[in-house]
Amino acid sequence: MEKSKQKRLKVRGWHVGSTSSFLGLRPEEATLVEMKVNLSQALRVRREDAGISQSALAKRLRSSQSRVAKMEAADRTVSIDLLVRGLVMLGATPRDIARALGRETGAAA
Amino acid sequence: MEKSKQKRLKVRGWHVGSTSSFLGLRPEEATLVEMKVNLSQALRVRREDAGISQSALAKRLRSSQSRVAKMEAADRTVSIDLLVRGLVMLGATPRDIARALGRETGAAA
DNA sequence: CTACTATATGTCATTATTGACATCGTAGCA
DNA sequence: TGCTACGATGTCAATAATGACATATAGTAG
Repeated sequence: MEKSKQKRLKVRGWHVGSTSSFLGLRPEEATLVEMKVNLSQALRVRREDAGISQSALAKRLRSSQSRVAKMEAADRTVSIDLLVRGLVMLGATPRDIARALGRETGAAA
Repeated sequence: MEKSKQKRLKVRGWHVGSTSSFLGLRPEEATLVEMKVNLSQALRVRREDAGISQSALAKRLRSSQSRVAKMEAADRTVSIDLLVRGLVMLGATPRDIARALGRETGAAA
């Protein structure tokens, strides 16, 4: 457990407990989920740093508040594309996104 | 054989000449295209380094040769998700993908 | 309490992505 | 020459992602 930057994730629809180690979750899939979670966290941090609501970001993205909420929850129905688009709309550069992507996810080293 | 690293890109469907600077291509969209192109290049390099054909990769991805060709051509109908999945299937780690994503495209400064 | 704001979650019609297929060009080889 | 493998590109039915909507919960004022 940790709390430095919090890791309380639910990852809706994918049912990940401690990242991977779940029946039917191939290592490749675990990697993909991990990246999505990293991006979704980066999105939330950026949005909050920007001081805007989910609704406000949704407007910029021509999307809806509910979808932004799902994005930040790393819902299985949101694509990496959408997360990246959201980050870019919040001013993230490819470099910023790369940094978020590669972030280590606490789990086993 | 091949000629190692090249940049002869067409970017089907998006009609990018020198990355951005094209009417109707917003800076955010240019950023997205740039990232897709970077990923598609990384995919081709990885596949060739692995010494397998597009068909062989397609099989691993449960996709088709034609789609892999489009992936490597950064076709507008291929998602970042698909490119990332392809890279992961070729053994790329989130870190590898992050490196490819942030790569500078050299173009105009 | 009510009212308002922000966020979460389920559903669904519309839209975008995908795999599969056909076809074409090229290169190597016998 | 034909034959084979590899790759590129167009099309399209099937599938997946998306935006919009309804609704729910929690916090904060008044």
